[in-house]
Amino acid sequence: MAALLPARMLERPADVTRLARLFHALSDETRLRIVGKLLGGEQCVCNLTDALAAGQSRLSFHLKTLKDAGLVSDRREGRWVHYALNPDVLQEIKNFVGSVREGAARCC
Amino acid sequence: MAALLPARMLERPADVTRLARLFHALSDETRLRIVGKLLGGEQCVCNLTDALAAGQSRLSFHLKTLKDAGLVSDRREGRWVHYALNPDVLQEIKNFVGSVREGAARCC
DNA sequence: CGGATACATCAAGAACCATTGATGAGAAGG
DNA sequence: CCTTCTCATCAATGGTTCTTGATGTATCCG
Repeated sequence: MAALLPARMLERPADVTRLARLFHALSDETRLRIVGKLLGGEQCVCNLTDALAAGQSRLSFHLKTLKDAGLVSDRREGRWVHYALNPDVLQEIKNFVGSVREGAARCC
Repeated sequence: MAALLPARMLERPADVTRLARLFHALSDETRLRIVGKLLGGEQCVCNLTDALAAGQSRLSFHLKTLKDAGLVSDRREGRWVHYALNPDVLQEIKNFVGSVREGAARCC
């Protein structure tokens, strides 16, 4: 018996809200580029400002958006704060999109 | 577009733009609920207005957003226009998220 | 024809989001 | 202490997006 398919989430208001927030976090070019940089391992904000040529408060804003969505976590070390990707939430998104795709392939 | 490693897309401006647009299309609750309804097979707008209790012009707006992003396709049949999910683009998103997740699991 | 139906498009306003520069908070080091 | 460094937060602004009601367009049917 099929477990609860992630696509079922689309019938539950709280899950729809959460999904919308996750996708929103990924819907901005600056944030996607941050994600790209974090694939090289955890980074402090200063690394990212250099690599992305973006102002510090701007990066802080986007990192907060990613963190609030659960896509990244932060870790303080002395003066520096390191950000890293959260694989669990990425897996969750992948599962969701995958199950929607399967549903779509079945019905369309 | 199909890169060897989808995560590589985050290094190419055109791909970042495209991904941002795809995720944006999925970042709205109304649109996610539309996607949920389309899992039941292709639907005309009138079905969706009933099912989602949303105004017609509002649905039209969101369907256009989904269509512009390539997530759905439309098919005219007499007076009706039927919308359906596009599995290919969903697969593409799944691949991308999956490869980011793998990268994250490897590095974090 | 002419009316009705299904949908798209438009225009105006509300709500939301991103950017910028300034200020604040906490840690490290002299 | 005092300063500097890293980062977060705030306030103001401009830009984008969503919603709503009105109008436009194509199709069907009598």
